[in-house]
Amino acid sequence: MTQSQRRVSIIDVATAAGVSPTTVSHVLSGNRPVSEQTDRRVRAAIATLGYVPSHAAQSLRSGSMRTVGVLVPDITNYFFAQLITGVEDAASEAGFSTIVGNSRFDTARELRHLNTMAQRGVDALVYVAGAPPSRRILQELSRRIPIALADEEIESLVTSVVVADHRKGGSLLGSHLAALGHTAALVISGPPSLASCRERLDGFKDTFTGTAIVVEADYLEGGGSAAIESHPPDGNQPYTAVCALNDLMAMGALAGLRDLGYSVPEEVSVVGFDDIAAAAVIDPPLTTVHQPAYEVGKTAATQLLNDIKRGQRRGSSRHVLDVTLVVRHSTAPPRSRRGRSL
Amino acid sequence: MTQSQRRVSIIDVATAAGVSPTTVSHVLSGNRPVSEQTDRRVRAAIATLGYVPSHAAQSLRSGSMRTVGVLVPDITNYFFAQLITGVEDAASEAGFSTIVGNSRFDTARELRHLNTMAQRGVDALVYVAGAPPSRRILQELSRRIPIALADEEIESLVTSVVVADHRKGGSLLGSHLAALGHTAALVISGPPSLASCRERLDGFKDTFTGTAIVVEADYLEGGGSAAIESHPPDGNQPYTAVCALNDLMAMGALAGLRDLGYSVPEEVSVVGFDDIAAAAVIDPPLTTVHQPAYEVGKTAATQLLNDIKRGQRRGSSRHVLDVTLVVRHSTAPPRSRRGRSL
DNA sequence: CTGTTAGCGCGTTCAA
DNA sequence: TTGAACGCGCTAACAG
Repeated sequence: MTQSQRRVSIIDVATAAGVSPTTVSHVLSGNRPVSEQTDRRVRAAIATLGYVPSHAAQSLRSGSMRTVGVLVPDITNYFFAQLITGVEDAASEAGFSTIVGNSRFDTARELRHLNTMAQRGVDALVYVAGAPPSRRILQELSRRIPIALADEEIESLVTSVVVADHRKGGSLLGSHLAALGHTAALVISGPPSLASCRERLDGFKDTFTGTAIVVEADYLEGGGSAAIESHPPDGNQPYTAVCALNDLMAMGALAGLRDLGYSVPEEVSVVGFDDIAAAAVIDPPLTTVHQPAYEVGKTAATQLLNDIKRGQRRGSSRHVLDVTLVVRHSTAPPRSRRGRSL
Repeated sequence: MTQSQRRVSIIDVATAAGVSPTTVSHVLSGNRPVSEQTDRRVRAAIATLGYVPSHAAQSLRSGSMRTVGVLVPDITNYFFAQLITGVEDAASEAGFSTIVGNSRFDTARELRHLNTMAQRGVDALVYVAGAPPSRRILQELSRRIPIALADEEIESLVTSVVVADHRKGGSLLGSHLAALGHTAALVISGPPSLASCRERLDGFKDTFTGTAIVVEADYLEGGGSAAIESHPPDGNQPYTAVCALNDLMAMGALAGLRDLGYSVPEEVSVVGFDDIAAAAVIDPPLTTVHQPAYEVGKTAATQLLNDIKRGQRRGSSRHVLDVTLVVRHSTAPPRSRRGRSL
């Protein structure tokens, strides 16, 4: 039982089967015909020796890792986790592995991940911007391998792009609130440096017919409650609805409203964006826009894999995926109107 | 600007700097002294050429990928996502990359991941069992590289183990319910094939002084509601509290109870286990046991990295991490008792 | 249908 | 303080 420590190589198999390494290679790859006889003997040898091809040697030889990298700001976030799942499914269907980097919204960490991915020679990269993106290295990398910007666009970068239709999402929210009869809404915006945020806001303005009081926040839960504190529903600029440009801030707003003693949706309606897992289970369940996270990931990876197959070093396709409004219980007609209609 | 397509290798750098490849290698690794002069010239060449060492070649040469694998049943689950984050932090501190596999509770997928990880020669593996584990390949792998079973133990496998103190968690739940005055509880158990489940149940029985009606489910949300349907609070075996052995099932139970018209916690108390993200935001916020997911991951990876450093091919350490009870609003004294005390 | 040879890019002897 | 040479394991020419 004292096994030799040395890894069993293709040569060991060849020797055991009485053939050349080339033949072993070919029964494995199917790249050229092999006689039934030989095939059997080789497979037997592989099985008994427990041979596993060395991926390192294969990549060195072929110049490809058969791996796609995916870099997200927060793996712990349901949205990104689903996106990753999409990437992984597409990749593994094509026989590729997925290596994931979690930047945790930290620029240094992101840079490190980008560097190790480059060094390890990933064949493609799905990049989801969180904090201000590491433009330079992305730029550099994008000349060597195809990159897809997922969920969040970055100008001045030649890559493929796969995003949800943020603008339509915003407009869905605006028309929903307008249809309910709201005539003034507090819009809690995210960082305007993010394209998604600007798009959502534009979309909202496209369809919301009342006055929109826009306050800028940070896409984080705390920003939502802070916005409510600084702009309470009955302040200088009264409103009956809150449109948070993502669910996290919507949850913050919900908490802020509760602290101030307002009831949702009776006194104030609240909508969010993203449809994170919590949205369905909080109290009250949040009306929001659902983004197809899994599809974003899958589409991005599929596109990348196609680019690779075609030998393209850089792609520049553009996919905009559809979004849908999910009406739950955080929205209702404003009080005045409700009174009338009853 | 028409760059040569060929990847720049250590030889290119050496030529440019007028030294030998060996020297370049050593300024990079620091494995032997290099004159200030040479060092400068080499670094300059590296910078101008944009040289990036080939990881494939390095691994082939050194026999190490400097990579740890982590295999989880569901990356989308907050608990596992946090665990992964822990692994990644520990790994990347030590200069290792992390490659994550998502089995999605599918045995075939799990097997495929295990195989590619083996093939890619990961230096260590953090394994979190979901479905019935692929014992054979794990067994095999554990003879080549150190493995840590995280969160969930598997008998008859020589590996390291890092788990939360499931038993203590169960006992915390039992004593909490008992202290509140409950004398009969419905225990919604998970698959008894999982050690965590058995431990939690034992712990509960250790401290819960009343009668425990145990019904077996599947650790999934649907199982929780099904259990309530088949065993309503006012059926043959009445109870005033339900102890779900994980949060998902607790959420199912909550829904089931609501459907039947019971109010929580006034009429029935509910507790869960895991403290997933949703637990804090559902209505009512769930009393549950918090597991240190991040620490489980970090501890596992750290242990593995130590094993590697010591040249151990297999470890067998054992870490049991502490858990805490998080009391929220899904538990209260039972009605009768409440009546008395008011 | 099968074998021989060469080289992917690197680190590491051994020798100077 | 530095180089030359070998081989990690594999596959794609190029024979036969």
